[in-house]
Parts: sequence; C-alpha cells; structure tokens
Amino acid sequence: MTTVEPLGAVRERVLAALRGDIIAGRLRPGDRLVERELADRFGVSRVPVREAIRALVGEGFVAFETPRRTVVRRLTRTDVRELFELREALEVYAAGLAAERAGRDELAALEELLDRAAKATAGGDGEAIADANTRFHDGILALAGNGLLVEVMQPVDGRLRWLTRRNEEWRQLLGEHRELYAAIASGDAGRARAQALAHVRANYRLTVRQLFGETG
Amino acid sequence: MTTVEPLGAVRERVLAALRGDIIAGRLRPGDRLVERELADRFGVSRVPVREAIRALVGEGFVAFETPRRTVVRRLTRTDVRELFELREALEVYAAGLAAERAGRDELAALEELLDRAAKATAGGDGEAIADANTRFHDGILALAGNGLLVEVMQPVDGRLRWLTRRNEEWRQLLGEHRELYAAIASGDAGRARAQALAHVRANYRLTVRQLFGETG
DNA sequence: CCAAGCGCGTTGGTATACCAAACCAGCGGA
DNA sequence: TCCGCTGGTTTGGTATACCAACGCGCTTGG
Repeated sequence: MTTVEPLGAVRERVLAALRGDIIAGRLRPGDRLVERELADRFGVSRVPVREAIRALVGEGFVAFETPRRTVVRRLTRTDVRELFELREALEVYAAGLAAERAGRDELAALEELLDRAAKATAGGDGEAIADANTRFHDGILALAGNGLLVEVMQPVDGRLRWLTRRNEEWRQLLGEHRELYAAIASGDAGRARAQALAHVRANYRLTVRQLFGETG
Repeated sequence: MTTVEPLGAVRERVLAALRGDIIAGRLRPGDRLVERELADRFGVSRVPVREAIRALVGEGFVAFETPRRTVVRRLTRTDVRELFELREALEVYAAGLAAERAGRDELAALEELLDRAAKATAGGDGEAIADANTRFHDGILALAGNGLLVEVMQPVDGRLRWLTRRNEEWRQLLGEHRELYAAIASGDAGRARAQALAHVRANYRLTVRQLFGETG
C-alpha cells in the first residue's frame, strides 16, 4: 500500500468493491471468484480476499458451488420463494414491533426517510431510488429495537438488494411504503403487520413476474 | 499433521472444539480468544483459527469487543429478549409452514426425534437431553422446507443452545414439544403457530427466571 | 508520592510460500 | 473413434513471517 490504512481496511475495501460489482451486475451470477485473481486485481494478498469472500457468502451474494469453485450466487425460483417467506416472517414482525415502540422522534426520522424516497422516485435515478427505499426498510428495522433482528436480516437484505434493483415499479412501491409508514405511525401493531404483509406479498408477485415472467 | 486431513478439516476441527468449549462452559463469557494462543494449543497455524473465530462470531458465540480484543460473548437481558423475539418471529412461522407442508414420512421422522427426546429425558443425562431437544427443533425447521430459514436461524440457535443447557425443566419442555408436534401433525397451520408461540413464550419466562432470577 | 513519557510486549492484519486435491488437456491403446 | 490414463495446471487450505497499533508497566522528573 502506498498509504497507511487503518485496521482491517484492506478487507473492507475488497469487500465493498466486490459487493458493489455484484449488485451493479459487473459480476454476474455464475461468475467465478478466484482468490489469486482478485488478490492480483486489487493489489493485495489472498488473505483479505478470502475473508471478504466469506463475508459475501454470509450476506448471500456468493456461494461455494464445489470445494474449489466459488461463484456469484444464482437466485432460483426456490431462493426467491424462500427469501420472501423470510421477509414475511421478519419484516411483518419488525413492523409490529416498530408500531409498538416508535416514539415521536423515531417516527419523524422514518418520515424523513420516506420523504427522501419520494424525492428520489420523482428524480427518476434508479440507483438513488433503490438506495432510498433500502434505507426506509432499514429504518423500520431500526425502529423495531432489536439488534439481533438487524443482524439476522443481513442475508435477507443482501439478496433483496439484488432484486430491488430490477424492480421498476417505483411509484407503486412508494405508495405501499407510504401506507406502511402510516400504519406504523398509528401505533396499531396489528395494522402495521397487515400492511407489511400486504407489501411483502405484492412485492413477491411483482418480483416473480419480472424475473421469471410468470404470474406466480 | 500426522495424518492427511480432508479439505478444510483443520478449520472445522478448531471450530467444533471452540464451540464445544463455549457451550460446555469451559470457555466462559468474557474469556479472551487469542489467535496465537489457540493456534499453539491446537497445533495449527493462525489462519484456520481466524476463520473459526469469524464463524463463531457469525453464530453469536463470540464478539469483537475492541479492535484487538476478541471474547466469548456475554448474554445480557437485552440479548435474551432479542433472541426470544426472533424465535417468536421465526419458529412460529416455521411451525406454520411445517404444518402445511409436512407429509406422512416427514411427520414420522419428526415423531422419531420426539421419541428420542422422550427417552433422553427419561434417561436424565442433561447433555443427551439438550441434544435431543435441539434436534427436534432442527427437525421442525427442516420440515418448513426453507433453506434460507435454516441459515438465518443459525445465530439464533447458537445463542439458544447456550441457554437450553441451563434449562432443567426437562419434563415441561418435553410436554410442550409433544403438544407442538401434535399441532404440526394435525396440519392446522394456525394451531401449530399458536402452539409454537406459547412454547417460545413459556421458554422465555423460564429462561429469564433462571438467568436473572426475575419473573420478567 | 504521583503523573507524564517512553519502550517493549502483545495482538490482529497482511503478505508470502508451500501443499495436496481436483480439473483438464493431450496421448496412446482398444 | 472413443475411452481411459497421465502429467501438468489450477486453486483453495494451511503454514510462516513481517508489520503496525495499542496497551501496560517501568522509569524519571516534579
């Protein structure tokens, strides 16, 4: 390295680069990740590359296909179904907790995130929209006040970010987010859960249609 | 090495050993994990030890306290609350799926696991009982037919195994498991969910009492 | 006696080197 | 022509070595 880097910086840099490549589609499902090759490309040793790859496996972006074959994960129909089942379980639960626990300040923060998503949607920049919507979801998770939930959602969120990027029905998504926000703000956990469930299921149908051209 | 070991065997061996030490209490919450020290103890290099430690972090057994301080995790009241909230979300959902999806063969396999838990409970060996009950829970997860759910449950299961070991109310636990099995076998998802919810909540109260001596 | 400064030991991060198993292409025999 | 063998190449796993930052205790000056 030409400049001194803080502790663990190399791994983080490689991790962020690879994750970005995967999400942006520069690395496509099925593409191999070869430790030496990546180490050379980034000008680092294999060790931080190894650790970055392990982290990506944890996030659901990468899979060990065979003992010596590490690839960008392919999302099958089954994977998508499992993903949305998990979202049903976790996001619905999180929405309920959020409705019960959110105070005035937390709700204001969440509304702020919703506004940003609205502005981004008006702006039309897909990148920014996807980002803002991801933040809104993260905001709800934060409101649920459960750190373990956030940790456990990581493999779900990783896979989801892939799909969100292909989703183009931004206006519908924004509308659903508005309703979800209103439900949480009402403090009615049951209403929040119902709204979250509807949101996840609608998103599931949309995703299946876009990915596989079916009516799922 | 005196004998040739298959691919990745060293890491797995270290991982299993450390996990076992933590679960069995030979390594206690707050104890430090020092890479070099462990590498020497196991007669291996630091690399597989590093990876084993990362895996344990993922499973919830270990935490990076400060940049150079890796310790066995301490479970606080908050951690336990978050853990059982997650169990509410995930195990209840899994029980519902299991009830919907389980066929004759799968149910027979689950019943077999229940029988083993019953035998173990009669036997009185705490180790064996905890093991059998863990397997029963895993069996329900398997029946849910969602691989991602299994993956996501790992950090939850890890923490839970710690607590299960301290639980001494084996007979009550077995009774709840019997009821849960019956609910799943009935094919009624709602009933299975209700039973799972009751089970998790009862277990929560019991755990809090045992850990912190409160009625929480 | 106490506080600030300094130096060495500790420790995780990174780099480099070696190993063995799996893969693959090329060759030879049936 | 096709199948199986074989040797080199690829590739992840493991070992060893070096580095820098942090911490702790000792020393020294007030």
